[in-house]
Amino acid sequence: MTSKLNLRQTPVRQANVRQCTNVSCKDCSLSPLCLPTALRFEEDIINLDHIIKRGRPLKKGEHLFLEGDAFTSVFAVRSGSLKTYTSTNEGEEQITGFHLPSELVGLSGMDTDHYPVSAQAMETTMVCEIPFDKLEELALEHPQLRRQLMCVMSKEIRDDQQMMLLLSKKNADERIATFLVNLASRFRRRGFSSQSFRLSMSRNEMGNYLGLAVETVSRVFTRFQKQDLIHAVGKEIEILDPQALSRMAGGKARDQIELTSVH
Amino acid sequence: MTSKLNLRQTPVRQANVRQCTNVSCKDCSLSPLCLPTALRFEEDIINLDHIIKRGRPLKKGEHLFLEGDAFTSVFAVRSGSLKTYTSTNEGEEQITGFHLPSELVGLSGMDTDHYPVSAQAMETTMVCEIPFDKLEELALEHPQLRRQLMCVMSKEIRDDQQMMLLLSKKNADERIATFLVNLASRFRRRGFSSQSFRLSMSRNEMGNYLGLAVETVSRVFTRFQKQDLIHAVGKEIEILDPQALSRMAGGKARDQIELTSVH
DNA sequence: AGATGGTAATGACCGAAGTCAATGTTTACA
DNA sequence: TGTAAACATTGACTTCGGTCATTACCATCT
Repeated sequence: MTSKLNLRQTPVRQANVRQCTNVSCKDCSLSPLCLPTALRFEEDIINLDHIIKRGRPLKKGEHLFLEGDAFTSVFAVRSGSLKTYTSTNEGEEQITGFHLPSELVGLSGMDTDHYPVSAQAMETTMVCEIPFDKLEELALEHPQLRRQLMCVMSKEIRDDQQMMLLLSKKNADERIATFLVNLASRFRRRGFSSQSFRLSMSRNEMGNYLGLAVETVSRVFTRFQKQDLIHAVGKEIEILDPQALSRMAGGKARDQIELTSVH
Repeated sequence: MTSKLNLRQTPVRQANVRQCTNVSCKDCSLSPLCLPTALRFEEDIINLDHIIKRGRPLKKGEHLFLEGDAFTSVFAVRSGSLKTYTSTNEGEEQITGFHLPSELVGLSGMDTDHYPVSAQAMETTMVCEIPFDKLEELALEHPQLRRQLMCVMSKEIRDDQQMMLLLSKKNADERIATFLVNLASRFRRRGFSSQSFRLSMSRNEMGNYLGLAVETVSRVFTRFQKQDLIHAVGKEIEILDPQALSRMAGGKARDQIELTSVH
């Protein structure tokens, strides 16, 4: 069917490595987007701090966990980016998500005791590891934190359902437009430019995620450039006409407003 | 892109209707599959009972809630079946799931205060309504119940991701095979035959859900019959060769075993 | 700096599934 | 119980995007 990704590096797991880089949540620039949002008092954030393990950075291609590994922790991306993927019987991989700083990874393993996907670094990446049993303990005393965990999951469900819509109703142009608009708005939330950014994934990974062949991704990119919608040099992307791109993306009006209202 | 469903009946909401049919959770045949699983003591189940509202049955085509409605409750299907769907800008609908007895609907609205999908009865359907604030109160004292809610959500995420895999990697035959195998195994869990059952959705709805045109669904059905994989008369389906169908479905080995081990 | 292997772009061709249209079959409800 | 509307099937034709093949690019790594 679609092409196989064979860039898979030797799967060395890198969880449970406590070391260096002991920035605390309190000082982390991501804390307003991340778990600490749920904790009102400095004291509670310090408690969270104590259970978080900050490992050494993952290098590009290293795995954080593999599909089937025992579920022990959830992870928050601190810097860099991850992808998660499952594989079919025949060994083809299907990327289920790309994860930027402040996003939580691994929660979907909760009810099976095993991660249902593999998580791999797409570039040098730092993560905070949060042992799940400790997180549950902390959540015992913090309804807010409990609620936030549920919220993260319910948001993931909604996003996945939008993805299902994309995969079953949108054509190649609409898929790529949607993808770029979505990335742009995630970058903006994190304080980066939404006009101009660097894609951390290859065309191949993008195609895999969007249900398209690499060649199609390439063709759409060149077409978008001819139409002056974007300007792309390798992985550097500049969005020239966000409104047009948003319109093309179709989907929910909500997302469009989100992108075009601020810049 | 794909065909539009215009069978949408006048959207009359039917939540909050307390009436008749006051079977208690304790006596409900679904309780081992449903929320009460999390509650060990009869007393606690009685508490759950008290917060549940059992409305009058929904008729085919009636809505339980609409996309954008205020999120107030989650619902458990008691009998019949529901579909949930979102719609694109252009008013096309995308079915995001079919829901059988004992399954929970509405949880993905948790973090936005609005349901992100509409839920509609596909046949005469009874549901238990569980006001979310009450459920949260009850969950305060029952870590088990909290855990189960999280589990339901994490299972939904995993299922949605399998659906993404289907939509982006599988061809028409594989999609339909996967769908039938999955339905069969859900029926078996509920004590019904997994060899022979009635589809509650139309070919159109099936196609919509699977990202296929109605015509394709029809053609695959006739092809499967010629190959003696299934026997279909209208909505009545008989699975003649579960192993072959499972093999064709590809996907996770896990699901295949589930279908073929018992019968 | 030069070689090498993964990554990207582009063209030619093909095929699975979509669209359109015509016809047959259920279902619902008056 | 009859009839209209919704649903399902089938065939003919088209199309979008996949596959294959070639060339160009660029990022490491010795």
